[in-house]
Amino acid sequence: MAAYWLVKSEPFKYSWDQFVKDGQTFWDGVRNYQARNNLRGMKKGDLVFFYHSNEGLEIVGIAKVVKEAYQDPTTDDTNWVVVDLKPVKKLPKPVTLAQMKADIRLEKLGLIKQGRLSVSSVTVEEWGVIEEMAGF
DNA sequence: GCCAACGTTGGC
DNA sequence: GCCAACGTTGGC
Repeated sequence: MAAYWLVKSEPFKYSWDQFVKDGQTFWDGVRNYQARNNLRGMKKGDLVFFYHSNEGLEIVGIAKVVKEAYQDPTTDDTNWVVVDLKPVKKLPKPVTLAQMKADIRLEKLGLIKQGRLSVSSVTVEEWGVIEEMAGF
């Protein structure tokens, strides 16, 4: 069964639109062990919310894991890995951080509990709640 | 631009 | 191995 995740990106660095234009990307730049462990936990076919930090502060789309963790090509340090992600679809309505914070069902969401973590896991329940908010 | 949260580093 | 100092992230 597929698992669910959430990744954050600063739009000026790598936005959803850029992601869609590229068609696929490797998720690099993770330099935090907890986030790294989450990357390693991703399996092919898992779904990933794409969140814009700093600007927007909202989940804008859904991506899919197309290749599981492998050595980060941007460094020789074997501590770090990347995964390949592909855009699946844009949310009908973006879901903002404020909306998520306001919903009691999402109080345990990694994004809210640990705002600085760039890759976090999302439970099936949380995924469902957010999809509902997004207008699916 | 400020500040809180939190991870990392380094002295002991 | 503890803990203070420091750096970074990200919301506001």
